[in-house]
Amino acid sequence: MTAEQRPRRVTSADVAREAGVSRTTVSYVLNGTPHQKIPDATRQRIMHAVERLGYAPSATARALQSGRSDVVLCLLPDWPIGPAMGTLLETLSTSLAAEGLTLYAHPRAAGRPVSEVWRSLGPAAVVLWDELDDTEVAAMRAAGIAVTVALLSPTTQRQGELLVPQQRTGRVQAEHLAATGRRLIGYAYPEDPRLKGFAEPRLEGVRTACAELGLDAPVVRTLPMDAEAAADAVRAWVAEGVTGVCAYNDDVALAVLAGTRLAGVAVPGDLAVVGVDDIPAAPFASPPLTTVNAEQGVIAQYIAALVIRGLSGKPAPRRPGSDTIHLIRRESA
Amino acid sequence: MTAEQRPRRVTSADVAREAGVSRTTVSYVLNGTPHQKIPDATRQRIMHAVERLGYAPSATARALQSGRSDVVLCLLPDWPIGPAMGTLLETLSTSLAAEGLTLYAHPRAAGRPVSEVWRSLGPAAVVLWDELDDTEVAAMRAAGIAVTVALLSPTTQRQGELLVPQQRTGRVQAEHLAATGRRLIGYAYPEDPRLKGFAEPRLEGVRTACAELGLDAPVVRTLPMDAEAAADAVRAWVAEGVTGVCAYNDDVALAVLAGTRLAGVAVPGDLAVVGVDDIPAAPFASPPLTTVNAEQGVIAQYIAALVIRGLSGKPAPRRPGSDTIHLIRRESA
DNA sequence: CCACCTTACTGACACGCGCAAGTGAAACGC
DNA sequence: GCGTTTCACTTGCGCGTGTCAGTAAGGTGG
Repeated sequence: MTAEQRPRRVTSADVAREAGVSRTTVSYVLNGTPHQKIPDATRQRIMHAVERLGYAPSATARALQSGRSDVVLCLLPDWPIGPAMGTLLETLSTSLAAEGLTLYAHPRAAGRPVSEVWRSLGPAAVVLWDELDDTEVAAMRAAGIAVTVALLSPTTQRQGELLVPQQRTGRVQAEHLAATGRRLIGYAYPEDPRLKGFAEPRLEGVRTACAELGLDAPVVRTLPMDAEAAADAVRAWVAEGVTGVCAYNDDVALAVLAGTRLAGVAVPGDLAVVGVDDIPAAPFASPPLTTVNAEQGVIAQYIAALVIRGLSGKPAPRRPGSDTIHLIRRESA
Repeated sequence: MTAEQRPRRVTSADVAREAGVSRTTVSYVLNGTPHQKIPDATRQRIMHAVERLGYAPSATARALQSGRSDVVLCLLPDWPIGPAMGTLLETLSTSLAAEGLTLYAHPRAAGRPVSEVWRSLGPAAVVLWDELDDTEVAAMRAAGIAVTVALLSPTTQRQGELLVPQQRTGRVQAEHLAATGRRLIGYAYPEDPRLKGFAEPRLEGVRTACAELGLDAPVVRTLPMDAEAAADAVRAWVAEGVTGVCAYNDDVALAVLAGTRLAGVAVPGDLAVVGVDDIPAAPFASPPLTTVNAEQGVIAQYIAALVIRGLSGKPAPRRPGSDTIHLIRRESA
């Protein structure tokens, strides 16, 4: 409490003093600098000192000196993150780690400007889900951030931006329903307004698929996360002649399923239901939920490639093929 | 491609030159250093220069100079992260942000030592879920990390470690089943070996609750994520006289529910089922799933308090009360 | 004996920033 | 007219690291 308020950091200078050499020599030994003849005797003396003092180099100073920071920041969206996002982050982290990059995710704090966040970290690249405005991008560039990968930007396709194939998921849902003979399909839109950015392109995919297949436009209905309300929606759909429903995701699909049970509607006989994500609960629904799944691994690796190429100044790789989206056929459709 | 390979960072020196003042004056203006009289004329000259050049201070240099980094690192566990973890991170991020701290989560990359991760960031504090060994803690201290909050460490209660009330969730599950007249209860253990650290204390809570209530020890059964296998487990439980099952979490509980459907066992009549987490799918199960929910918000705020107190050198606040765990009663138990 | 090379190091700078201490000029008190 | 205070700044140091450019000691060739 009195003597040592802060335990003072162990620096490479401490190691040098302990080993009786200069700081430079310590640096050479620890970094294995080539073309530098250091005899094993001193080498071991230094390693011992490192061990004894418990020295760990300062990431901060390293980053400052080298100018680059091997840190990739992922700004998480503010909508609830599920298992799909989890595995995506995991794969992304691993892919980047293979290249010596470290991924950090920031769960957005309520009422805090994004600029403050990336400023306090000084990353080499930023991955995010929302669209961001030009001034923000310019500010990042000025702060030394080389690459920004923005997913899900409906408007312009800027440098290094990627549209995660949301439309495709909608398309696959609709095509499956059409293939099983459904002529009029409904869309179960999520209640949470924060999900709009994701829901809109998926719905768009369903719309265009319907148009191409010569079907009527989908009947969109916002679905409250409540079984009774879902039952009302189901009844309304059936009354309108809807025979198949694409849900925004599996959670919404499960709500629809609960609604069919209350409304006494047979699935898939009277109404087929398709979800998105293949959450762990999907196979255990009654009936087991047919769903569309994007291979998070492939997407993550593509994002990683985008970041790595961007950092080395090379052009972006081409987008992954359409085989990243799979239909998982169970019994609900 | 030829002239400016790297766009060279805009520094405060550039701003100073542009505004015709010294770098220090720029620093004073930007940081609003007190007891420093700067006339509005120069102040605005500087702000204009900042604007024009698009200057953003380097987080790295700031951290190096100030010695502290206002960054809190959360090392995510390697088991699949669900919505519960998501909301916890979100609340934690917000709570820390109120104190000027920024939270970053690192999804663990396969086959990468943890030490490399916190080293590349140099955080002020680390929050993690596993237990960590003494040498690792010592290494962190040497690297200047002030606080480490480890959750879920079954053995020793080290400085600033916290046991998220896992046992309590198990206890609440068991007590509810006992209160509804179940005399012999089963425990549905998760298949994924990575979940052991979480599952064991929950099971322990069930065990002690059974013992205290004068019931037989719970019948533990590992539940594969497969409906047929789950049905086998359900049949076996029923044959043994088990009338209530505590599941590790809602996903497992939903598997049990699917098993009961296949096995023709009535829920909750023949077998009651209680989950943990209250995932979005829980209310839509058939029957709607009774589950136990930890208030992630309260836990997150406690962790945040722990970190903040730790950084300011004050002692840890006392643990949150037992009211963070709630039973959400639906129809499955 | 000196030129020359290798070995094993070290000195000093730069990275971008915050801040303690100083400095010249103007204003003020008596 | 001179000492003192206030104003509006600036000079300079240090944070911990990587690395270029030396440099003294020792060996080799002629």
